[in-house]
Parts: sequence; structure tokens; C-alpha cells
Amino acid sequence: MENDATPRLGNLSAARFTSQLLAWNDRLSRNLPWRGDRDPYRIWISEVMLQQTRVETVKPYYSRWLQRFPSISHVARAAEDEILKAWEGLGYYRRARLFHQACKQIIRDHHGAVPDNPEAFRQLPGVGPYTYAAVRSICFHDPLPAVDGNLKRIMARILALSANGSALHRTVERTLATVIPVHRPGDFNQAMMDLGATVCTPRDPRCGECPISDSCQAHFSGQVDLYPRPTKRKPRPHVPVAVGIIWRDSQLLIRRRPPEGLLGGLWEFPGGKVEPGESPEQTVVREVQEELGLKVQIMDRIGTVRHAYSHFSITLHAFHCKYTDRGAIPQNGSDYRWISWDEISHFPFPKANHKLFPLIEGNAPPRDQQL
DNA sequence: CACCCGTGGAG
DNA sequence: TCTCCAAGGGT
Repeated sequence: MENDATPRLGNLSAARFTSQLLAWNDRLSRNLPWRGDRDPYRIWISEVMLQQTRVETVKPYYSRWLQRFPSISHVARAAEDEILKAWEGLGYYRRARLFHQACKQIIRDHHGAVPDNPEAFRQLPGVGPYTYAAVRSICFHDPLPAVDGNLKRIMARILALSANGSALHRTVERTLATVIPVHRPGDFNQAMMDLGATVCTPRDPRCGECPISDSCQAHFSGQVDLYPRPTKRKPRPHVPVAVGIIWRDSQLLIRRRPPEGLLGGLWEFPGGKVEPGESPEQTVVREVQEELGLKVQIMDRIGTVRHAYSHFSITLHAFHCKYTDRGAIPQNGSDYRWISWDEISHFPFPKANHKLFPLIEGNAPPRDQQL
């Protein structure tokens, strides 16, 4: 019972730990666009954008998003293309799609406001353990540790925890649940994230600037760089890909990717993987025939770009194409569109395709593209 | 639980 | 050029 009243972190009392951390936070916390805000919608979207994404990357997206979608109902009313266009370049596009779905559910089931019922909020699509704890602690003062990579790294070092992965996550969650100050849980979480981002960094941590280094077991033993223990990483295969810019008069053909999976819902130029023994030109002709039922001929070679995704990388070859068959032309719809080059900025495209844009502009299609 | 899911910056 | 990895969630 007495231990519950004065929980400890190794040889460090929880009260001392939190007071030192919050004092440091009050002096040196970063001035971020969402800092000091307690509005659930704005904190929520900031947390979703920040998932696996750096603060400096998020800042301009966050600002533009709130201008374009000032409230949940603005999100719920928007078409998915508008949502994805606002998210274009941020990556992990399913985050945007799930947030869109969640906002529509809120309009339908929760009178248009982020539900203050914790379970109702937790059940919304895209709201996982971290986002739940972050929003609840910052906006509703629930004493929940928002366990992200920063908190895991900091606690692994303070307590010299050799576990990693889900075991480390559970230990950190359980430990901090008894430590987080009930009067400032949101500040505690944000202070931990600031500390992890600016002082207790993955590489070359600035232990000399750390408010709690005097009680850090990893620092005491001079082995800060051993924590947290790295997890196994899979090698990232490389895949050659070829696409065609298919022209019809002054318009070109784009298609929408399926809603699930890689780059779900974004638009792209038709094409596919280069099979073994196949030239990129052959790939374009084959893929366009297989997927669109369209016979095309390769015209000019546009260029080649490289791009790395989260778990594989590609070399992307692009070619201007023309018909060799007037039949079976794809019609404008939800999956295919004929657009002028000037319209292309209205559609959300993956980064790999954006790398082709200047090459296409600087290499205009031949005038005699038609049969 | 292992795997999938983007992008950009740092070193 | 290459590796690591950042305020995770869904399946």
C-alpha cells in the first residue's frame, strides 16, 4: 500500500521524476501549433498526422488541413479525393481514410462532436491505444500514458530495460500508468515526447541537457546507446516498375488505386511490375492490355526515377504511349479519368509519380499521337 | 504476433 | 549511396 502511494522508477521516486520533467517542460517545451490547445478535433488530427511522421513534416499539413477543414463536419462532408489531396505527400494514406470515416461516424452517431465517452472514442476507426491515450490525457485530463516510441526509448534507458517490441511496450505502459501525474497528464505526455525528440534522441542523446539523467540507469552505466535494444529488420527488396502516359488528343489517362493496400485511393499512371526477362516497354504494353483491355504502342521514353517505400523500393520507368486500337476505351468514372495536364494537380498522386511530373512536362508528347 | 503501410531528414 | 527511423493502427 505504501508503495502504491509513492511509486518508484528504479531508484528514482515517481514524484521527483515527474516534477523534474514538468519543470523542464515549463522552461523548454517546444512551441508547436497544437501545443496549449485542448480542442479534441484539432488534437486528434494532429496526433493522427504525427503517427510515424516528424513534427517538421506535419506542421505545414496541419496548418493547411485546419484551414480547409475547420471542423469535423467539414471533414465528413468532403469527398475522399479532397481528403487524400490534403494528405498527399504525408504517407500512410490509410490514416486519412480512417479519419474521414471516423468523422462521418461522428456526424451520424455522436451529434457532430468528438464523443466524450472514452469507449465510444476508442472504437472509432484509426483510434488505437496511443491516439486514445494522447487525446484523452490532453483534452480530458485522463491519467493515461501515451506510449509512443519516445516514451519507450526514454523508459528503456531510465530503467535499463532489455526488452523490446511488445514486451517493452507493456512494461512502459504498466510502469507509467502508476506514475503519470493526475493533475497534468497531458503535459506529462507532451513533455516526454519533447524530451525524446530533443534530448533523449535515438542517436547521440544529449544526456548533459537531460533533467533526469542523474537517475537514468543507462546513463549511469555509460551504456545509453544500448537502449532500447534494436528489433530485427527485414531486407527491403527492389522491384522494377513501368508505366505509360497514354494520350488521347490533349488528354492523358489516369486510374485510381484500390481502396485497400499500398497507396489506397490515390491516382496513378497505368502500368505494373516488370517481369523477369521483360523490357519495361513490354511491361507497359502487357499491363495496359491486361488491366484496361487497351492496345497501346510505346512512343517516347520519358525517363526513370527511383523511390523507396516502407518495405520495398522501385525503379520506375515511364513512356509516352498511343493507341493501336480504337475499341474499348476506358470511360471517365470512379476508377479511370481522362484529364488534361493542367488538371493533374487536382488529383492525389503518390510521390513516385510526382517525381515523373517534371520529366513529362519537359518531354511533351508527339503531336501525331493519334492513329 | 508478424506483417503491411510512405515519406523525408539525419548521419 | 545507404541505413535508420519518426507522436502507430489494422489485420
